[in-house]
Amino acid sequence: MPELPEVETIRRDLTPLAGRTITDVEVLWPGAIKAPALREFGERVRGQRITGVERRGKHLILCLASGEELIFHLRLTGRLVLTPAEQEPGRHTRAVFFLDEGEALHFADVRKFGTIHLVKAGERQAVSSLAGLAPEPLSEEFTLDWFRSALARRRGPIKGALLDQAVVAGMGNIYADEALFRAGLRPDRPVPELASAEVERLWEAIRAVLAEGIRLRGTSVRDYVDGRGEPGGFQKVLSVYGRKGQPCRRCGAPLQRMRVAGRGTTFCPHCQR
DNA sequence: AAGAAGTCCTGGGCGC
DNA sequence: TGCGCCCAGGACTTCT
Repeated sequence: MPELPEVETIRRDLTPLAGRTITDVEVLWPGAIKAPALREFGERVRGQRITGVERRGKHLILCLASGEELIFHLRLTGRLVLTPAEQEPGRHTRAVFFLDEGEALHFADVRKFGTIHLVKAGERQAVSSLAGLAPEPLSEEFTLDWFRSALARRRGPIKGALLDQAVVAGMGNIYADEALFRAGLRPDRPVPELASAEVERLWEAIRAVLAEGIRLRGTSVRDYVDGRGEPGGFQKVLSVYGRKGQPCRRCGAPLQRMRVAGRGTTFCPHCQR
């Protein structure tokens, strides 16, 4: 599923869109367009020049010449792939953005959870999943002190805190499990009982797994592909996610699976304490 | 007010 | 081969 490293990979693949014009939009499943109303959406997008491609948390943002922004959230199974304009939409394609120079951007999404918003200049916060987002975890603003203060009001399991976008922007189930393994922490440890050194290890682990995920162009467990339609490489080096019953790469013990904060969670009972 | 539970949605994997 | 059942999960809403 597209988390920060996957969306960042797509962003990098789509940077050539800067300077290009959206000549037409075809919406195949109107439910994907959350705002504004469908007709107005088409009218406001058509003819716009793209000035930049940004990412914030798990959101992919196309900045338009008017100052408006086209904001995509891929949720679980969304894809954004650049194709030749003549490419027929697939079974799960929900919207096609036709571009100049004979190309098109296909938004596909099997489970229909993905969203598209068009917002006016400076109104990013109108998208609820963008309001209250933590600082970017790979930026200098995401300091250890900031992370400590974000955890200070928490009482539940650490895994739940990691999945909260107000604590770690862009974190999802895969990288949360990987970060906890790297930090040697059981996912169900209550936040208040974490020692200072453990929080620091976790802070470091979060940044390390996200950076490694980007370096390997994301994790393709099931649906994810990059902006060119190609799978990523991080699934080859996963320590725990999706490896229930398989031997821990560090100690050889069989990995266990449990439910934490409502999410399937895989961990090593020996290496994670 | 943080956290748990229910909701959305569909394909894939399972048992029989 | 095919049917029904259950699961996966991000983020919003509802309830406690």
